[in-house]
Amino acid sequence: MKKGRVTIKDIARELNIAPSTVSRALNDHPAIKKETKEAVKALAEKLDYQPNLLALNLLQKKSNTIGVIVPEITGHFFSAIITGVQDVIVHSEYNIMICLSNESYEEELTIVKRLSKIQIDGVLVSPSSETKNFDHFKKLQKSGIPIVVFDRDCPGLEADKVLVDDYFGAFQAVEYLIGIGCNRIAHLGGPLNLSTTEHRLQGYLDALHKNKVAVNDQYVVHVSGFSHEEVELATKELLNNNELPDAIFAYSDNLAISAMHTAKELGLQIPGQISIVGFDDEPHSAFITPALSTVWQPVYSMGMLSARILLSHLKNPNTPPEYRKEVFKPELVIRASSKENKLVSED
Amino acid sequence: MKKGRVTIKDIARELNIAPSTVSRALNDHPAIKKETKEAVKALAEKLDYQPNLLALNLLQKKSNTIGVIVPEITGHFFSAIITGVQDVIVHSEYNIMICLSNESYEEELTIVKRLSKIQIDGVLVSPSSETKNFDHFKKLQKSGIPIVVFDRDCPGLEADKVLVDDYFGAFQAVEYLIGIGCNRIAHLGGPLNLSTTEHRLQGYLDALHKNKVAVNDQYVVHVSGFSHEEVELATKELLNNNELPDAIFAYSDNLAISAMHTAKELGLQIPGQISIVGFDDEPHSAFITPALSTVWQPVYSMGMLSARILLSHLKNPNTPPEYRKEVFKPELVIRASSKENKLVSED
DNA sequence: AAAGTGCATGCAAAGGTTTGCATTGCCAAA
DNA sequence: TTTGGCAATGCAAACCTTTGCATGCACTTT
Repeated sequence: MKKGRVTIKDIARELNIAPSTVSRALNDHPAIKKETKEAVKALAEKLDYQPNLLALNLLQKKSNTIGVIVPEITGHFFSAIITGVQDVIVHSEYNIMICLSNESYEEELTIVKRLSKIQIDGVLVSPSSETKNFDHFKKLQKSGIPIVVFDRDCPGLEADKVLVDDYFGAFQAVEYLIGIGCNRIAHLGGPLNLSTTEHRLQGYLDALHKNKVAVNDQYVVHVSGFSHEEVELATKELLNNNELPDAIFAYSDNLAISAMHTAKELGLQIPGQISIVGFDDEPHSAFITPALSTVWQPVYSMGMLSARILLSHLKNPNTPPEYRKEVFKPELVIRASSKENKLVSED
Repeated sequence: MKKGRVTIKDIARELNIAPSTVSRALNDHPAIKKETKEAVKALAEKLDYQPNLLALNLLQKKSNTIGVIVPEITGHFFSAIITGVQDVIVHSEYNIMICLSNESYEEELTIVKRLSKIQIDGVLVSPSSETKNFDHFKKLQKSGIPIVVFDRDCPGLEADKVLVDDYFGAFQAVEYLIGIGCNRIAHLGGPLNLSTTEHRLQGYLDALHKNKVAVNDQYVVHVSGFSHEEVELATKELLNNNELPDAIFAYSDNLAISAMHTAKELGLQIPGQISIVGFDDEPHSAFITPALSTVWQPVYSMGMLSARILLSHLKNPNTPPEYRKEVFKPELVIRASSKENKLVSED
């Protein structure tokens, strides 16, 4: 018995053969005699030999690990994406390292440095809401690490992208609100540098334009973070307009729910006086009262696809930089927080 | 310019000194002359030298990574714990690898094998609801890997534990229900092998005993998984009793919300006809209607403490096996889903 | 001048595995 | 018998860093 764990050398010594032969036998190298292979494998089994991946990593200059950078995981959205990623990666030889930026650019930088140090093999990323500059990701790419961006786009970064057609989702939602008779539709927008914020805003604006509903600047407010206080403040700003909006299209379900709460506190009837539509379709959105109308996104599938794309790059490291861009279609889900009751009070 | 990334040898060659000197200079070894250190550091900076952690891992026989095994992350509970863990670990030199068992014993085994292969340095674990046998964790410990168990206990496993006083929480909740006049209190219990299930059940039973409320076996049902269908079925079983319960104490908020939904579908008034109390205080529980009474747990702190305990073991690897057991006190949060309206209908 | 002291640095091994090339032994063809 | 070829295995380098011990040098002390 030796001290530490069993190595390939231990097996070699025991069998009076060279370590290289053991290695080849274990890996079913064709130049090794059948009996040798069997003997080696039997002894390896008996000694409970575990290959030392650390040594392999050094040799191959790769960590067999992929990093996933997300802003947070306490909401359903990113945790569901991660679950999708995990369910794909778990069937590969890769390990997965989840990193939280906490919506902070600084922390995102630190994470990227760390991942680069441990020689990460690939990265899945959804940038923080503070991130405007993507040079840290470009630097990763330059050192040969493939990157797949999901949900929140990084404009100017050439990489694989798995996105949602936020514009389409927002357009649908707002056109639906117009269709049920709303004409003072406010938008509670997300943090301004996010691509998702921008696209949802644009969808909102275009839906208004197309349907000849006047755009009122006072009906558009953006939060810069996701804390309850901030959202409450922004909502009050919307609701303190001299002309009360008759609908709020919110950037996300969480914003919508916060807004709903605030509206209730101000004594407003939902959807009687004001309709509310969110975005994300978080599971609990169906359970609040009134149940929240929202825009559903195929989160789990997005996670799986992102992971698959990254894996395919890792299998073929020499492929030219031909990036995929996959855009999922979201779907409007109508529930009780919005209601066709304005047509009457219209005229 | 060389091909790959800059190594310590490149710096040594450039400066006509030995690699070992470079290493020592970079690590501020006292035996190195000041000027040498400065020269080395300057060049390292200029060449953007990144130490190769893979080589270090091999040398030290450790991966500088700790594993976190959780059953799922789509709920708030585990994702908040993980956030706490992460916020502590991020300030250490360790990386963190999050693994999802999906409440499956099989997958948990696979994860443990994987972690062992990559020479993980320490593990934080909350076992799956299927896990009855903890030998896989014991095996890890035998190979010198410290384990900290959190939330869900592993009875028979000697390790550090960061738990919640589930018994106390359940006792408080049920005694409160009795206090507001309920005397047909049902329990919608969790999966049977979980320590949390057991302790919450015991708290429920003892609260009834202490207050001389009759225990009715038909009022206790356990789910074996957390799918909505299963919970619905279990709830219906409870509500189909010839004597309708006047309260349900549920194992978790998610179960409570599912049950609430089912009860509503059956036309029951909450809390008019039946009070409901959950466990966990998920953030959305405050937003559903009626807002859910529940038992709050200091999740984020639990995550942080678990991580700190593990780190302290990693700093002092030679400490004797003296395990800590930290038990957090949960707190009853009373909201609208339970109401003091039974005293009238009592007599 | 010889011996002693201490500082600054170099040498080489170690960690476990893979892999290109070399080597050995054996049999068949010339 | 020599040569060629093949099958099976061994050798040694490589991946990069750290670290115990040795070395070299200059200066002080006797």
